[in-house]
Amino acid sequence: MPEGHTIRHLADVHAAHFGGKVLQASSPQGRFATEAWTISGREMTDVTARGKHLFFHFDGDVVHIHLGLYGWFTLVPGVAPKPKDTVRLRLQNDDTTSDLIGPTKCELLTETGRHKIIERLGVDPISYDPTTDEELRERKFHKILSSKKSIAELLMDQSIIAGIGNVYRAEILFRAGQNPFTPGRELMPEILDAMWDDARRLLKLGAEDGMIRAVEPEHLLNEEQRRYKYGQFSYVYKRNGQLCRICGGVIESISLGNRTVYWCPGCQE
DNA sequence: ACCCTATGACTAG
DNA sequence: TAGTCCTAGGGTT
Repeated sequence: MPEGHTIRHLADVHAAHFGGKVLQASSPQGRFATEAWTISGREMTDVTARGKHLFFHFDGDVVHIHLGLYGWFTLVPGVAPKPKDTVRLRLQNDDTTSDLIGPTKCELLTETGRHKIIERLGVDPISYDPTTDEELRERKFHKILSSKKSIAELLMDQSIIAGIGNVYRAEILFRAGQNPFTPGRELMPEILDAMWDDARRLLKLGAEDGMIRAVEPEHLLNEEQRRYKYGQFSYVYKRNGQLCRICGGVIESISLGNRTVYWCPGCQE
């Protein structure tokens, strides 16, 4: 579920339902019980996001959430349903209940704690603002362009670019026609610029509804076009063994680090 | 009942 | 590099 687009989408949704309002917090599963008690009955003063990190603000206190590989939120309108016993955090007010399940991180921090987290993150393609983040972007790009690690590894490094995960990595590299195993220092700077612009576009688009849309409509099969608005399609992600939408060659995959890289040898030489 | 997988990331050695 | 943590769904014994 969760790459940067998901987190931004969840931030927006929570801001819409809970922002500026008093809410009740609880932890049916128990592991966030004392912290939930601390924020319960208070106003959610702000919601912020950076990369894959989500922050709920309650004046000086901050709930920091990272969904990890399979954490997610379920929002339900109306009367609060009985929580599953795995619900780490439940937020509710009169008209909405939000249940958090399976996060890798759910903790109570101060503003200082939040800043420490943000400091170790790279540039965020969604919140990037050239007038304030240009120097950071420049520094991180220099790091990429002088590294001997592969561009596939570098794109997933959250201290360089914050928010890209395994799906966007695969799709952005494909869309740039870039081989994943090229060392950063051998990368064409204009290709990196193109991938960055593409990442900004795609993640913002995905953040609108929390869905990854990396395939151009004209590259979908007829059968897929009919359900485009429901489905998640990819050029290469999890399509190993299938035929490339563009060149018809066979999509490959390989384990790199602890994740799987997918690519088309024909289009990404 | 067990085994595997998954859009993540940390720690120990 | 391996092990660990968080959870559910699907497939196989």
